[in-house]
Amino acid sequence: MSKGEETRAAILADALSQASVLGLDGLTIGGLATSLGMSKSGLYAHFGSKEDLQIQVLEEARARFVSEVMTPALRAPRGEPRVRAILDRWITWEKASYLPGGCPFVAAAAELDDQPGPVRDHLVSVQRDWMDALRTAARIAVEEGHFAPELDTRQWAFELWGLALSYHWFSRLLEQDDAEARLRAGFERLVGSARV
Amino acid sequence: MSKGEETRAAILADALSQASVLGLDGLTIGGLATSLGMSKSGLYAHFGSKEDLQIQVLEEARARFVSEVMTPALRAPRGEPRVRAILDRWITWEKASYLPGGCPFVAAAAELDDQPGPVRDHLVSVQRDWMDALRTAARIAVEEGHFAPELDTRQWAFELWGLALSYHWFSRLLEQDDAEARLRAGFERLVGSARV
DNA sequence: TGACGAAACGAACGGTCGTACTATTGTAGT
DNA sequence: ACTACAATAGTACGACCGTTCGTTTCGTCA
Repeated sequence: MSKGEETRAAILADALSQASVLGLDGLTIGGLATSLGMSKSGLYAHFGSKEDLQIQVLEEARARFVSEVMTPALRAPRGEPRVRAILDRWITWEKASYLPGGCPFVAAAAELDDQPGPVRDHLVSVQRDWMDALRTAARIAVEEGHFAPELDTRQWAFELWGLALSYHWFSRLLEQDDAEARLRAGFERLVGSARV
Repeated sequence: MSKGEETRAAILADALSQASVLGLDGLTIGGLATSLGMSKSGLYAHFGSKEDLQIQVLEEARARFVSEVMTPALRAPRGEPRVRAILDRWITWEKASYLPGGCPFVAAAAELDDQPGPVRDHLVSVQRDWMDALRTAARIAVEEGHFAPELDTRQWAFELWGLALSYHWFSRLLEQDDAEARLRAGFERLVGSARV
């Protein structure tokens, strides 16, 4: 890895952490430069614009999400075990030390949902893939006979994601310690009703 | 209502609309002044600081939420009918014309969840009340015999709010038209499992 | 050793932010 | 009609924003 690539990776790592707390819009070139101990222009040279930086941060988040959540979960057996692995991995992801503000997609989504542009477009595409992945996991569980054949897998993904969002909300905003237990309890209810 | 109060109300109305799209942090004194056709300083004189303006906007949102969602729902019969009324009213609220970006609390929550200060404190207090209200509605349904006595009302509120958040996400970010139907389907499943 | 390209720097740009002042207008109450 | 005060306008400020530019440092290879 060349010097430039190293610096670039360091910038993106720091930017991702900051974005999970401040949001993509809360990122500033100057703030990042200070936090990394380099000049604004030196940092800026790695990105053509701030918008480009924001997209790169989303891309960095997506890459990490794949390697930390999706790929490991795919090693679990098809069906319900894999569904459980996804949930476990997602909770680990949300609590990762390099994401002090929790899942950056949750923060970015609320920020960008009504603000059109390339950054939003990129986020939407990432999130569509994520919803598809959840749905596919449920469909495989149907194929394996773990979930009922008549299960509405779209609805199932909608509700699972709702539990995850509620977890984020309760733990981050209301600071309730039982949020994870609530998420897991809801998950069990969701899995239970998918089985019959 | 004096002239000043009128102007103040007009400012807050506009600020609330903007905040539902841009977030509380996206509000700018200059932007509001332009949108209202008045000077920055004339507008600014109504508020001691931007932080004060943000809190006033939250207060305006809370007042409207009470009068548009809570109070009307309280007129419905105790128990399950009232629970249904809350959901219906909340959906109306989320789609209100003066909230072009949807529920401002959802936007503000993601924005402020990791940024301490008086604005966040105010939001947290409002949201705690809201969760209490949801929980109380469920508890009354238990008292009325509509929901099972052993129902965990905190868990119930956690899951209902998750459905609402997922609705916001699917409709605003992914722009899926069936989001409301998904929310209502999830609600029916939630009510159904609360009954037994 | 010398040349070259990548990487980072420092300074400066125009613009917008929140905020602080003073001046002017408008409106009630007498 | 005059006064007193609330409401708004005007202007200026310092700070920080994203961005541009010319220059300097430094590792790599001829």
